[in-house]
Amino acid sequence: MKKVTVKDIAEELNVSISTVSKALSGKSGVSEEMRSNILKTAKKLGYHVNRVAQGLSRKTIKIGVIMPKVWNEFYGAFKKGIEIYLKDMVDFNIEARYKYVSNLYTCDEYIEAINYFLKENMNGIILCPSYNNSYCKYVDSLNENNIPVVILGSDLPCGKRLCCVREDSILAGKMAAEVMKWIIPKNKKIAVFIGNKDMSDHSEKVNGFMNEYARLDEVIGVYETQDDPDVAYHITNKLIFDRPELGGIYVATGNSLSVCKCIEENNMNDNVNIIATDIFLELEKYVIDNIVKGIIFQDPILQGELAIKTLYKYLVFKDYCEPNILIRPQLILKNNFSLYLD
Amino acid sequence: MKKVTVKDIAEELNVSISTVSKALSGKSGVSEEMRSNILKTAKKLGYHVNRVAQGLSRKTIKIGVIMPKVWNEFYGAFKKGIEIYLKDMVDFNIEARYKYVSNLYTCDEYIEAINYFLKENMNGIILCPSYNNSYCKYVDSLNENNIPVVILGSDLPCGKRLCCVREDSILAGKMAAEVMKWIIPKNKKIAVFIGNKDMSDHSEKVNGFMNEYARLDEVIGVYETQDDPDVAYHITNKLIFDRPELGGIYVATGNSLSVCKCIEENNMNDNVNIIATDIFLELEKYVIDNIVKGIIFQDPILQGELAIKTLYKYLVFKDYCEPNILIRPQLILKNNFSLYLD
DNA sequence: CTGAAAGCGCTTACAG
DNA sequence: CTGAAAGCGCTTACAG
Repeated sequence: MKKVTVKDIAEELNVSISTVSKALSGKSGVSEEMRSNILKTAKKLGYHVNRVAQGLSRKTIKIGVIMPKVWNEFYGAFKKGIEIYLKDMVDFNIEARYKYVSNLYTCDEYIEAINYFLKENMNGIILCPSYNNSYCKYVDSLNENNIPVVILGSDLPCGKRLCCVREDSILAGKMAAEVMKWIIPKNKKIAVFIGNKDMSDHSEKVNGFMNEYARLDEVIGVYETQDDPDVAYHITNKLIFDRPELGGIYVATGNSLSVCKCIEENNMNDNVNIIATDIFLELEKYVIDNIVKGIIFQDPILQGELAIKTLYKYLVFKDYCEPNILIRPQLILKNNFSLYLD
Repeated sequence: MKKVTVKDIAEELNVSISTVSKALSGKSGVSEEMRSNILKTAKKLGYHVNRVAQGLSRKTIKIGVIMPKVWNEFYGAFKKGIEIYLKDMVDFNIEARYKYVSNLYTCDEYIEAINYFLKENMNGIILCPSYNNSYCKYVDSLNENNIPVVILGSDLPCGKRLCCVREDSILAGKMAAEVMKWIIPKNKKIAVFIGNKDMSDHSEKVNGFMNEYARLDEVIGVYETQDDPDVAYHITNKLIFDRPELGGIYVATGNSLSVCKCIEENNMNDNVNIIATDIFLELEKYVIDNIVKGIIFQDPILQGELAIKTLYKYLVFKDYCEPNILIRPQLILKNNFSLYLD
C-alpha cells in the first residue's frame, strides 16, 4: 500500500522526475515514445497524482464562466455554487472569471465571451445556455483547443463538451404529478404552464408530468408563458373565469409568483392549488396561504458546485465523467420551506 | 490580496518560521509570551493556514470512530459517508479507525473503545450513541485531553463535545404529517409507531407530527415497537382488526417493513397507507404496491460526511462549528425512490 | 528532447 | 525555549 510517486516512476525508467511530470501532465517537450513509456509504467505501478502536492506547486487553474446576466435568482445560484466550491478549494490555486450575456436571443455575446476566454488561455469553461444555441460550433472550437467545456443548467443540443450538469426534468414533472394527484379532488381539472415548448427541459417536464398524471382527461392544457409574468397572470386569469372546474396548476418554470397573485386576487385560494418550480423568498406568502402546496426544487447551487468540481477533477486527473450529470429534484413542503432559502 | 504565510509572520516578529509554526498549531515548546505574540500578529496580518501545504507536510491525522455493530443499513450508511469523505481527501493524510459496539444496552464497550483511542493518541473521535448513555463522563475525559468528539446520528444528553450531527427530527415529523393530511380521507384515523419514547429523536418526531397534524382527534395513538419487527407486525395486525377506521400509519423509525407486510397479508393495501422513515431496497415492493406513499429520508451518508468534515476542519483550523448540525429531511415519493438507493 | 535545481507553504525531528 | 535544515510530492522556468 505504499504510495507511488513520480520518483518511483522515474527510478523505474531511469529518467528524471521532470520528464515524468511533463509526460503525465500532458505538457509538450517529451518525445511520444518517452511519454507512452511513462504512462505505461505509471499505470503499471498504480500511480495517482497527489493533488495536494500538485496544488501547491502548479500554476493557477483558470476557469472561465459564461452566463446570462438576467434572472439573478436563477443564474446567481449557479454562481453561488461555483463560489462555494472555490472557497472550499482555496489553497488549491483555482480561480474563476465571469463573462455575462445580456441578450438571450442572439449569440453574439456568447461568441465574444468564448473568443475572449480562448485568448486568455483559460484551462476550462463553464457555459450556461439560454434561448439561442447557434454558437455551437464555437464550443467545438474550444474543444479542439483542448479546453474542456461543462454545460450548466440546461442542455445544448449540439457542440462537443465534457459533460452537462442539469436538473432531471422528466423526473421533476413526474414528482409534480404524483403530488398533484393527492391534492386535487377527482372532479377537478388541472393545467400546466411552461416557458417555451422549444426548450428541452420545459418539454421534458411536461412529458414527465403527463406520463405520471394518469387522469389525462383531467388536464385542460399546456400553456406557454414565455417566462413573462404578465402573460402568466393573463392566462391564469382567463382560465379562472373560463374554466370553473380548474383545481390546480403545475407551474413548470420559475414563473409562479404572478400565477399565485392572480389566484389570490380572485379569492380562489381554496379552489386552485399550485405545484411550483424553484424557490424564492416571495413565494413564502403563498405557501403560508396554502395556494402553493409543493415546490419542485432542483438545487441550482449544487449544480454550480458540481459543474466546477467535475471540471477541476477532469483537469487534474483527466478523469472522464458521465456525459450527463442529472440533479435529483426535491419536493419542498410548507414545513421545510424556510430551510431552502438559506 | 497577497497571501499571508508563516514567513510573513516570522519576518514581522524577527523569529524563525519553525517557532511560528509551532505556536500556530498549538504544539508545545514555545513560551506563552511568544505564542500569544505570534497569534496576535497572525490575526493582525489575516493569516490562514494553507491546508494544502500543511496536508503535505504534517503527520497523519487519526480519527477514531465508535459505532454499533448492528443495523448495518443504518450505521453502515454513516460509515459509508465517512469513507466517501476520506476518499475525497486522499493526499491529505487523514485516516479513520473503527471500534464496534455489540451490546447496545450496556456501556462497557463504549468505555473500552474510548480508552483504547485515548491510548492510541487519536486526534479526534466520532461517536454514534445507542440506548445506553451512562458513559458520558468518559466523553468528558476525551475533551479534557483535548481530543474533540463529534456525536453522530442522535444526541447524547450529556458529555462535552465539539458538536452533534443528526437529523432534524421535529421537522421530519411535521413533514410526515403534512403529507399524511393529503393522503388520508377525512373520515379515517391514523396511528404513529416509534421505537422507544425515551430516545429523544423518536419523541421529537412524535411531537413534530402531532404539532402539524391538526386533526388530532383522528390520531388513534402512539405505539412503541422497540424497533422489533415482530412487535411492529403484531401491533399493526391488532390495529387492523380492532380499528376498521384506521387509514394510515406514520412509522417514525426504520422499522416499516413488517408493518407493510402485515398490511399486504391482510389485503388492506387500499385502506391503510404508510409514511415511512429511512430507505432500503426491500421497501421498493411496497412503494410500487402503493402501500408506502412517502418516505422521510435523512441522508445518513451525508451525516457521516459532515461529521468527519467538521472534525477535520476543527483540527486544522481550530474553527468552532455549530453545536448542533441538523440535516434537513427529504420526502421520497414513488417516482424518485430509485434515485435514493444508489 | 531531457534533466538539475528551485520553489510552493507548511511541519518536524534535531541541535543548540 | 528557539532556530536551521530537511522533507512532503509535485511543477516549472532554465540550461544543456
